[in-house]
Amino acid sequence: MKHAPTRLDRAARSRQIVIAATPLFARLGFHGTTTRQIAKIARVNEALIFRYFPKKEDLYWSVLETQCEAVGARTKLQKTLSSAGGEEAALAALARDILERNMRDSTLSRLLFFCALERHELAARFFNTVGEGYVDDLAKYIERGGRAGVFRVRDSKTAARAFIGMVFHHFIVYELFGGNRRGHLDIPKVAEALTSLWLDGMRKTDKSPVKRYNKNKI
Amino acid sequence: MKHAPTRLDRAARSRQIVIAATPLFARLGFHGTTTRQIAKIARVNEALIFRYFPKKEDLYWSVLETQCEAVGARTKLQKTLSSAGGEEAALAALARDILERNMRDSTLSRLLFFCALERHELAARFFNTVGEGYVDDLAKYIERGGRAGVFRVRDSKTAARAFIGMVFHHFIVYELFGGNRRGHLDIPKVAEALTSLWLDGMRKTDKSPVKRYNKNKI
DNA sequence: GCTTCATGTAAGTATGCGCTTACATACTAG
DNA sequence: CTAGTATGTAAGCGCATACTTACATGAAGC
Repeated sequence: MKHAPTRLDRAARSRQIVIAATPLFARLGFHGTTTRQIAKIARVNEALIFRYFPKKEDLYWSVLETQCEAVGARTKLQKTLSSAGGEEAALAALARDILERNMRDSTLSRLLFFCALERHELAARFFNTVGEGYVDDLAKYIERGGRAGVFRVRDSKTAARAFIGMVFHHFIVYELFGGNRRGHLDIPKVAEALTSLWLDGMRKTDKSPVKRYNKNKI
Repeated sequence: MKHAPTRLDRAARSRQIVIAATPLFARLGFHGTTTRQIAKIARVNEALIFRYFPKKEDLYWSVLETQCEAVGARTKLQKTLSSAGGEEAALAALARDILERNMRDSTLSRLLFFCALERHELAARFFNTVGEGYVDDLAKYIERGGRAGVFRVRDSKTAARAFIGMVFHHFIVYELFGGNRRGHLDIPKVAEALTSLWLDGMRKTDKSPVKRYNKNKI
């Protein structure tokens, strides 16, 4: 029985370092994280990091890459949306999924924001993988709904981004800015409320609203 | 005529330094910005910064404070909302205002995000001043609309945050993540589309939608 | 066993950071 | 004019950072 951990091969060590670095970069950003911290958390000599990742930036990129891949392997959104139960259920499920996933572990979204704020080039690629995938899938869903006569005519991409934005903004308010602080975010309730609001704005009706315009102040 | 700039008093110098530091902190974050950079931009000896702001953090706080105050003096949202022209016009104006203001100068929103990501305590206060002010005002507007029979019954705060989120998310996509890159964001068009979607989701109708549920996949 | 070579590490180096000191310069009160 | 005080600055200190070097160590091939 060996007490000292046996030597790891390149892949394993590399992974170990990336795994240790990920939450640090997510919490503190690129500039806020030091290679010493990473080494300490990874229980690895600092010099070793530089053998695997010649520059701190290379490690950062690797962390982002890894997150991209992990997300790429997510349950396809299409499946959730096309499941039986109608639009209400499908979209509420999507909203809950976004809220729950991010509230449970904000690593990905924090990395995304940090990387968007700190360095533009990589952020776009990262974002297209992580964020806009949702929007594209949802936009297609909206288009199908439009052809089926369920949704009214709107720019599908804008409508999709509106839904994602509505939901994601709620997460941001609670996670990034501490929310009300009193009162916890009731995910199912909020998901249902947002879905209802959005769907009522999307669905065709056979009559116009009670009051189309209100010329007087409210 | 003096060629060397005459000595400034405390207030003026202090302001000068804050003004120079603001875009740097906004672009690079707290950790990404150095006091040397600030001194260079402000055309001021680095040591002077520390006479006015003993710690780098004090300067950072001052930058955030200043931004808070500047925003506090903004045209009151209530006025925009209560102006004649009905809900369509009022909300579209609000949406345009948010988009235009931020697209023109993203300093405030970048500071806000950086500060939220890097340090929690201050972010909450900053956010409550800058972001949630909108939400509260809008929520009140929604409540009035509800009492007037124009809006259906929803949680006003959630609905308000949904609207702001919808709009703000569009800004984030374009500013932070570079958007499509092809094609510029058409602010009036997007503002109108989002307003329409949201209003149709909020207004009372006298009839139910054409298809309430769609049990089949779309 | 012996060589080879990648894995791992102790102990750095150079650099740039936040911050300080010691001093010069201008304005103000008397 | 002079003293006192606040503004402004050159130079640099100590330290933490990203990154290196020189060397030890374990595993695989022969």
